[in-house]
Amino acid sequence: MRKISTFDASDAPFRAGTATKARGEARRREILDTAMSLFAEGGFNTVSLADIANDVGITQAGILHYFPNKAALLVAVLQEREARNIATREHLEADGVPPLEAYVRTLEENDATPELVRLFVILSAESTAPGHAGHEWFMERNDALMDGMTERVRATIDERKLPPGITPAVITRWLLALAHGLGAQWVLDPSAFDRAGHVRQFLELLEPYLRDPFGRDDTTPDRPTAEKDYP
Amino acid sequence: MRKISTFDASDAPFRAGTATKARGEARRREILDTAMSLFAEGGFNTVSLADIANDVGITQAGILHYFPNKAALLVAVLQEREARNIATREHLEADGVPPLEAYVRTLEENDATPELVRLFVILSAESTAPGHAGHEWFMERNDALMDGMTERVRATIDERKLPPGITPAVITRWLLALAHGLGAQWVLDPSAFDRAGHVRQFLELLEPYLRDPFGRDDTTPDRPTAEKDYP
DNA sequence: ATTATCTATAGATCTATAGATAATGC
DNA sequence: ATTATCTATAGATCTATAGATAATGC
Repeated sequence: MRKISTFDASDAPFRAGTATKARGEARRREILDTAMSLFAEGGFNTVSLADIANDVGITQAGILHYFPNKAALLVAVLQEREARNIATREHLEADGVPPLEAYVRTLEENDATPELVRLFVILSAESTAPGHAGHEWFMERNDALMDGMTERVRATIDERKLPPGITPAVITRWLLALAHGLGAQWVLDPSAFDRAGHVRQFLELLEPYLRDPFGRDDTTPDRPTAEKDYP
Repeated sequence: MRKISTFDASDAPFRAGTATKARGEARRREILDTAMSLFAEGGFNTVSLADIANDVGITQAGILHYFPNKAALLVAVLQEREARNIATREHLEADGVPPLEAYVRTLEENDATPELVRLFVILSAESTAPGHAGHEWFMERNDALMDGMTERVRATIDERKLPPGITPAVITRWLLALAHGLGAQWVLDPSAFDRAGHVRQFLELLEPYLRDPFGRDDTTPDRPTAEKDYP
């Protein structure tokens, strides 16, 4: 078994039918979507490959044709959804939306799909256990999130205005913790309150410390002048 | 081995040896402690009764002599730890410590036992799933926490000073979400930052809205004048 | 020829029940 | 007599592997 050459259909004379390939891709995506739904409901441990296969309409062994094992399927699901989030945020920022506003809008988008919020709330907690299939992935994600967001906060906040002891890193932790913790409450009852709204209100509390009035004047998307430029 | 006979040694002519009873109580506690440790590590689903029994030094069936089933054991563990937290907080408040300060101190106490934080972080997320053994329990706890804390926040904050849209209920959500979300990050690496400290710093941000300077003057524990008095 | 699926199955677990035995203290 | 445990087991699952068969497109 050779030649995978996953991503370039133009690369070599392929041996298999291209329609077959497309069908395979579609099925793979179908499995990802179904797995995401089920993991979001019950977490990783309580959902079996058979459950997923059943919803897709194939056999449990059929799933293992696309993913080497259950853990790999989980990571693929997480990866895929996270990639969408990152894309959304980068797209917004490319359009000139200030970083923190872009963050809140990403949250808003997620809130439109409670399933998604639930997926991350449940799995990130479950995978706290060192042996869990998603442990490494979430550790890395957390570090990356902290780094990326700290940079954004630093570009937005005027450090000199902050009370002593409060740093951009502290504010970033607050923000991430808030989004996560509100999500944890929210998934229990999405009608109870507005998650993204609560985060937005929290940002209001930070207004005295901003470099320039944030969220007031959307028509003035002048980027904050940070030392480091970011993509 | 002596007489513990928990609370009603005088109540009725008992049929069993009282020392036997005490031994049973001790074993029961031992099971609770062990279960709490293991659930804190791996959550509910990955830990088997056999795992717990093994650590205690008895058989899996032996556990089911004390608890009717695995779900009941979980709830007993949660109940027990929560009761301690509530007791701590009430004790502090009875000593005149202001409500929000008492809350932070309870967090500090929990942080001394990362296992405990982990227990609640993992299980509360895992039990988000409607069928989970701890689902009901966490739903009720969340409501009770929200109610109790909102009352405390209301007694501490001067609502008239708050920016429009921000209510005591919103602040309470922030607080609970913050504690939870920070906990979720913290259990991944307890050395990364100070959880209770971050919550305390957040409370500093609320100072402009307090009825009286909070946390400045510890020697002035005059209770805020709320309409409702609380125990 | 290559990919997509299926059937069958090994090998592990897990929970909860039933019924037996041991230990303890009236 | 009562409580604490144990052994044995039924009945469910679950993951991953092996090998067979069907479908598709060169």
